Parts: sequence; C-alpha cells; structure tokens
Amino acid sequence: MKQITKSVIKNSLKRIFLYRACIVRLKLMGVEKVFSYTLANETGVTSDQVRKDFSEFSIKGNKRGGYDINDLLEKMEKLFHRNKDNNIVLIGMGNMGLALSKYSKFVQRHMNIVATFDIDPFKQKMRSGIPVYSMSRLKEIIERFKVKVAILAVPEISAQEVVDELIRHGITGIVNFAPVLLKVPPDVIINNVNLCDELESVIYYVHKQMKVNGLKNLELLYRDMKY
Amino acid sequence: MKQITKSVIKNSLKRIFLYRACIVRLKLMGVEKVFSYTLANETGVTSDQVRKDFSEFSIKGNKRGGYDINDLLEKMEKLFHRNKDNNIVLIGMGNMGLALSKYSKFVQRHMNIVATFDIDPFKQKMRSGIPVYSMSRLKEIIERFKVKVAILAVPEISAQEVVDELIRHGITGIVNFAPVLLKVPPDVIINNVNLCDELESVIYYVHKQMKVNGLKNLELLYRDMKY
DNA sequence: GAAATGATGTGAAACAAATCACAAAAAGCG
DNA sequence: CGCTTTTTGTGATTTGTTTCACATCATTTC
Ligand SMILES: NC(=O)c1ccc[n+]([C@@H]2O[C@H](COP(=O)([O-])OP(=O)(O)OC[C@H]3O[C@@H](n4cnc5c(N)ncnc54)[C@H](O)[C@@H]3O)[C@@H](O)[C@H]2O)c1
Ligand SMILES: NC(=O)c1ccc[n+]([C@@H]2O[C@H](COP(=O)([O-])OP(=O)(O)OC[C@H]3O[C@@H](n4cnc5c(N)ncnc54)[C@H](O)[C@@H]3O)[C@@H](O)[C@H]2O)c1
Repeated sequence: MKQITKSVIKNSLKRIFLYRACIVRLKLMGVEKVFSYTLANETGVTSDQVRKDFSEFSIKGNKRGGYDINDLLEKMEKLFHRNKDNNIVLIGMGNMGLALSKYSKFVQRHMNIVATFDIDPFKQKMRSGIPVYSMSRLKEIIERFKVKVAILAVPEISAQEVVDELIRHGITGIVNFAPVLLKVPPDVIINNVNLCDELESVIYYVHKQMKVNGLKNLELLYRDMKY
Repeated sequence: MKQITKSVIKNSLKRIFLYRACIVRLKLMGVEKVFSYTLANETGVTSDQVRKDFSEFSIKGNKRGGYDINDLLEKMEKLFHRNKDNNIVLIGMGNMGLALSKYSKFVQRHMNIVATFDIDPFKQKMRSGIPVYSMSRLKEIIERFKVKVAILAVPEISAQEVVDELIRHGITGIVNFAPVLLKVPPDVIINNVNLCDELESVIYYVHKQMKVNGLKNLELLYRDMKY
C-alpha cells in the first residue's frame, strides 16, 4: 500500500519553467512575440529542445511568426492552473517554515499559504500575516480551503507521522524539506528538497573540477553532467 | 566568455546521496554489512541500479558478502571530500539566509558556513553564532578560509552582480536561491534551487492526477515521471 | 502571384540511462 | 573438496531523451 515515492519532476517540465520565467521578463520589457531560438539563447538550451518541449505540452506557435507572448503565457497559466488560486498549507514554523511563510514570490504566482501549523504553542500566533494554528485544526482548515498541497518543514523525526496525517485529511501533493524518504500511497506526489545534498553536489563537482585542472577542454567535464 | 550555466546534478549522484543517508541510518542501528537489494528496498530503486551506480563511482563490494558498511561510508566520505572540512560563505542574511545559517545539518556534514555577508548594516552583527560581515570583507574572508563554495540568498536583482564579485574572488561553486539564470564562466558550477518551481511542479502533477482520476492503473501516470 | 525566406513541428537518428541476464567470486555445507 | 547458494559486477538489451533533418506553413519580396 504505502511505498517510497520519489521526487518526480521531469526535466522537460523544469525547462518549461525556465522558458516561462524568461517569457515573463520579455513581456515586462514590452516584447510581443518570441522565437524558439530567443528562448534557447536566454535559457542555455537548443531551439530544437524548446520546440520539442512545447510540443510535449501541446503548446503551438505560428510558423514563421514564432510565439505570441500573451498567448504563450495564457497557455502556460492554464497548463499550471495559475488562473485559479492554489491554496497551500505549511507545517512546521521553525527556521525554514518562517522563511518560506515570508516569501512573496509564492503569492505572486498564485500559490497562497492560507495557514501554517506547529505543535509548539509558543509559535501559535500571527506572524508575518499568516496565522499559525495548532495541529488539531489541520482537518478543518484543509477542508475549508480545499487544500491539496502542503509544504513540510518539520524535523526529520516527525516528518512521517505528519505526512500520514496530511494524507488522511486529503493532501495529495507535498514539498518536503526534511531529509527523509517518506512512505506514501502511490497517488500522492512528493517532491523532496534536500539542501544538504544540493550543497554537497556542488562541492563534489568543484573538487572534481580542481582535479582535472590543466585540462584544456572543459567540455569534457560538462559532457557527463545533467541539467 | 560568460555563459548560462545550468544546474548540473546527475541522477546517479542524487541516488548516491540517498544510499548514503540510508547507510548512515543502518550504521546507527548497528548493521555492519549491507546488500544492494537492502539499499534498493529502502530507497525505492532497483538493486541493479544500486550496483550500477556504485560501479560508476568505483565503489566495490564483496561477492556474496555485500558491502561492508564502514568501508562503504569511508569510500563515500572520500568521494565527497567529507574527511576534510569544507568552508562555505553565505551571501544575503534575509529570511532565507538566516534560516540556512541556523541549519545544523550542514555542520554535521562537514560543511561549515564560516561567514555570512550582507549589504544591510543593520544585519552586520553576530546572529546565530556565525558572523555577518559587510561585503567589503568578502575577498579577505574567502582567501583566509580558502573558500570555494558560496550560498547565494540575495534578491533576484542583485544576484548577478554578487556572483560576478564572488567569482572574481575565487569562488567556483554556487548554490543559488534567487530565481534567475546566472551568467558565469564555464568552469563555475551553479546549482539553482527554485522553490517556486518545486511547488508549482507538485501542483501541476496534483492537478494532472485529479484529471485522470477514475483511471484504474496509476502506473500509467507514473510512467512518464522522472526521479 | 510565384519565388524566396524564416520560422515551426515532428518523425528519424543518435545518444544516454536503466534494466536485464548471466558469468564470476565468495561462502556454506555435506 | 566439490556442489550449491548467494550476491556482486558488467556486457547486452531495452527504454527514454535529445539532436538532427526536413516537410510545412506564413510572410515578405520582386
Ligand atoms: N533551516 C534550514 O535552513 C533547513 C534547510 C534544509 C532543510 N531543513 C529541514 O527542514 C525541516 C525544518 O527545519 P528547521 O530548521 O526549520 O527546524 P526547526 O526545528 O527550526 O523547526 C521545526 C518546527 O517544526 C515544529 N514541529 C516539530 N514537530 C512537529 C509536529 N509533529 N507537527 C507540527 N510541527 C512540528 C517545531 O515546533 C518547529 O517549530 C527539518 O527537517 C530540516 O532538516 C531546514
Ligand atoms: N524566503 C524564502 O523562503 C525564499 C524561498 C525561495 C527563494 N528565495 C530567494 O532567496 C533570495 C533571498 O530571499 P529572502 O526571502 O531571504 O529575501 P530578503 O529580502 O529577506 O533577504 C535578502 C538579503 O540580501 C541582502 N542583500 C541585498 N542586496 C545585496 C547585495 N548586493 N549584497 C549582499 N547582500 C545583499 C539584503 O540586505 C537582505 O538581507 C531571493 O532571491 C529569493 O527570491 C527566498
């Protein structure tokens, strides 16, 4: 029944996000249409890749005319369900939870943290505008705001029990900051963010690179890297 | 000269981190040797994959005897240069920077944030044990502690200028929290952590899953996901 | 309005990653 | 000691992803 669910973000989806960030910037600059090679240059991929990715997500442009920037954005918003607001809950108002609760980009992108939760009574008061509740009110809030997605920022040791509770109340998608592999049913999406691993990976590559220093062609190093 | 450098973490390396976390846990439980299928079960990959990954990083076990847990850890520490301490600097002591500076797992894993930096004079005092300096002392500190890796937690708008300065002073690896693609020379490793994208990806999959609900076989959904 | 041009969109080809299958080595056992 | 069992390590195969190549369409030009 319960199984380890791996982080599940396709590379093509990640690139779509890159393109969108770029498109948003171009729009602000007043640009009205954009070509696959423009996005390619800006994001460091090839123009073929851009078109293949768009093709995968059924995004179509105009032959010769490129992509109309407003149309493109509209299609993407639809793809990512950003026309409607997405209500999120955040569990664990420690260091990380507090930082995340203050992050304004989430709201800008229509992802609203409607409530945060903590077992520590000391933390159960308004902070940074978003209410902090005790865990006993989880069910009520999730139902009231029709929340499907949660951010988990509790200690490693509590992560599994909290996830179990979230799932019982109807959460089906989780961004997990605790460095543990959570066991969840197969219909629950988990995205693990492990900052230690991110840092260590960089250290690994930095050391690796220092070893091959003196090598003329750095291509060699990049060939076996993934983006 | 300067080019967009993409996040560059191989899937096999990510899995190695999973295995290690698992091995550390097993060691604490007193286990002394471990088999590829044990790690596989714990991490949700196949045992073939575990062995292939080990093979890629030249980690060898004993036929029939599996892997000696201490030997395995030692080899991994060496691989990730965790026998020696790694000195890190953190730029930007805002919400995110503050949370990161308080994160004890970094130290546990021999990654020491030796100093943090901010342009805001208000933030330039001791907090959470790690000193906060003005940007003018960047060069001095980087050189004194032989720092090669930086965590970047400054606003989007300042990210590029700060990166340029970091690189000028000898930084070659960066974990970047600002949602921008930084332009850096090809020998600098960038690892972008974009939390909005992480959240949005989950929302995307949650919605997608709700659409196919009623579908018997969830395998269909998982087939085109990547871990 | 036909020809040239410049872009998309997508099968085909090349490349990369994961899985399979099995030989080889080590350990246990009669 | 030789037979059986168990597990690693790695070529061979399959599956997945990216790049290539070009047909197709829209626009401009003459
Ligand atoms: N601080 C960071 O920079 C950072 C970085 C990466 C990962 N993380 C991870 O994020 C998680 C939180 O880290 P942190 O530094 O904010 O820790 P923290 O100890 O500051 O905060 C944890 C919070 O969770 C609350 N909590 C504990 N058990 C709970 C439960 N059962 N239900 C609800 N709330 C509960 C605590 O009261 C506390 O407020 C940890 O798993 C940590 O490993 C933190
Ligand atoms: N807070 C979050 O949860 C969160 C989540 C994801 C990403 N981020 C990203 O991380 C970065 C920091 O976010 P934050 O919420 O901590 O912002 P913040 O505004 O709280 O902190 C930014 C800090 O950087 C300092 N700073 C500004 N310009 C600087 C410069 N040129 N040199 C040195 N320091 C400088 C500021 O004084 C401030 O202390 C942003 O790019 C943000 O998009 C934040």
